[in-house]
Amino acid sequence: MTKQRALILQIVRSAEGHLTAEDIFREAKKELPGIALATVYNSLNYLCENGMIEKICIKGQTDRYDKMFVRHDHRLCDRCGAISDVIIEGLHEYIEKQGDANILSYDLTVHSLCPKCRAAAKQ
Amino acid sequence: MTKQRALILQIVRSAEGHLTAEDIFREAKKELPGIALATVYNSLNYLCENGMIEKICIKGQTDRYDKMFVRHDHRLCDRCGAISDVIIEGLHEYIEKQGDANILSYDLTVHSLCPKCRAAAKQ
DNA sequence: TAATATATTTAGAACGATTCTAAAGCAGAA
DNA sequence: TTCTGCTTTAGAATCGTTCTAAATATATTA
Repeated sequence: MTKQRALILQIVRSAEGHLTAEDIFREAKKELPGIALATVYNSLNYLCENGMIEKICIKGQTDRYDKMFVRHDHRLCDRCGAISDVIIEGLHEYIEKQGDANILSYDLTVHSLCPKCRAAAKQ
Repeated sequence: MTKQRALILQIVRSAEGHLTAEDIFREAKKELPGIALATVYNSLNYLCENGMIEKICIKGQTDRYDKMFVRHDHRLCDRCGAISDVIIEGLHEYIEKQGDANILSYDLTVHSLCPKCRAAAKQ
């Protein structure tokens, strides 16, 4: 765990939302001005492989990174693009029962409207 | 619906598996040797927007395209990378009930081992 | 401590997938 | 026909990400 990796982990963990590699790079340079973008990618891959953070991949969007405290999925607002976390209880078992008994894991993105956009759409 | 678009739709519809743009380009050139890769991408986008085919996006992989007969999700073999279709009855309602009452749609990729790899893993 | 081996970082080039651009072509409407 | 507006083509450009090679840092052994 080098100081670059520690910094990047801390940035992801303390972030409000879900950051892109570029966001993290920009943030990291404030602390370590000489850090290279490649190091950000290397570190993010390292942290993912070691289960310390999670990569979020959404159709047509740049990948983002998320702290990994509890297993959860993501909700994408189809209107404004906001990404939020969503927990769906018992989904693993449900998929196992209804779709594939041998499931190892799953990636889910739920599309909906965030409260703000839902309100706006009602006007 | 130009002859290029019709050809590309037919290629996607008659394909065994799930093709990448490059696969489709290669196939299309057999019929229309002068077709451009950009046309393949344009046509695929057009066909997607009009609900005639579907784009499959899986973490870290090139996008693929799928005929759209019934609503279904995809299963990725974590060992050999094979992609197959999976139907999970009542999933929309399940997510609505357990996770988000305002769901519009969802993208799901189930990770598992295909029968071949499951057999091989048992050895 | 010095010498060696291993891993990480840096900087920038390279890459792959996809989109953009500008020119040319085509189809339908006036 | 001529005009208008899509579509196609070819190739350049773009974006996000990975690779490369050299430099640096860290750990290991003598």
